[in-house]
Amino acid sequence: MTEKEALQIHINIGMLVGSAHRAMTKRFVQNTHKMGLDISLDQWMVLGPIWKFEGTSQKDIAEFCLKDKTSITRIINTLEKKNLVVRVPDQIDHRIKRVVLTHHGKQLFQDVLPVMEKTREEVRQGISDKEIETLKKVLTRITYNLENDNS
Amino acid sequence: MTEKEALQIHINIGMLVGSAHRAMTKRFVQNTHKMGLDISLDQWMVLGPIWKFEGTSQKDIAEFCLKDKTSITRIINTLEKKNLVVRVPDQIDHRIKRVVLTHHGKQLFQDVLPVMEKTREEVRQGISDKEIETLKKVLTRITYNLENDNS
DNA sequence: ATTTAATAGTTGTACATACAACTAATATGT
DNA sequence: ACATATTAGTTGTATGTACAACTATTAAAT
Repeated sequence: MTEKEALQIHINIGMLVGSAHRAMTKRFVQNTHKMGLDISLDQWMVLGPIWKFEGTSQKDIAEFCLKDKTSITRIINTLEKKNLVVRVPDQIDHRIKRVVLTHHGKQLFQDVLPVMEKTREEVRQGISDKEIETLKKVLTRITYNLENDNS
Repeated sequence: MTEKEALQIHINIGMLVGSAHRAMTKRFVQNTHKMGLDISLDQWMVLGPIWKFEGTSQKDIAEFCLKDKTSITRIINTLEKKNLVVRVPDQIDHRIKRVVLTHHGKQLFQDVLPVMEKTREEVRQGISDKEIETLKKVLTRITYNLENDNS
């Protein structure tokens, strides 16, 4: 069976979403490696809100990324090991840890931006803006359908 | 488009695909558990071609599922531990292992089918057939764009 | 004010994925 | 025929995810 035939048999949405997800993740990492950078798509996704909202809590990062809090804990462990971020305990609420970018983290963020742009273009080849809009709308709806208990 | 807008869009597609994938995986497992069944979405995806093409090789399963061969090795390890499948070395080509369902595996497959259908309905709530078609088309295209070397 | 709830984050376990390196078996080139 | 390449599958390592159980801290209830 050729790869293309396998693709066509993929009428199942779960499989299609999974395959697209794996493919995007893989390509992003490949592209960063080509540029001599070392960061995964998930690490990049977590870096986003840390960049955008200086000193966010891990809880807010989890909500922004739509990821589990345990995933966030482990990704931030990795980012800390790489000296890209640091955890700063909140002075008022001692449960909260505020995550901030290091200088190295800020530098990497800037370096990855063009790689992200390149990957985005590769992903979108042959797909219209209208189709992308529908894709985003439908994926949002699917997540919404399942996040809450709408059984 | 500014760099910031581009960033948003890319993060959004990556995040949305990832979130939808996680949500679907999660709900499928929850639904199987509710029925007293024990199988993950990935295990189910691998079971598909084993059911459909009696005695497929692991390589063909990998192509059908668009998964890495190492993933297939490990998922089949799990399925074998659960006594759902067995590996049978090919009599002619000793490199190939043919994977076949056990009686227990066939039984589970039948039991999971309605759970699959229920999950599919939950996923598709409030989404039109036309939107589903676009979703499938776009996801297939994204995977196609990235599986091959269209850089 | 003291008990009880909820919240933020971590850890253990099981599973899934990618990559690289590896074994064993078959195919190919000359 | 023999050396080399290719193929099928496995293993080691690192990362990411879900769930449950856990600690520590703050909020709420009465």
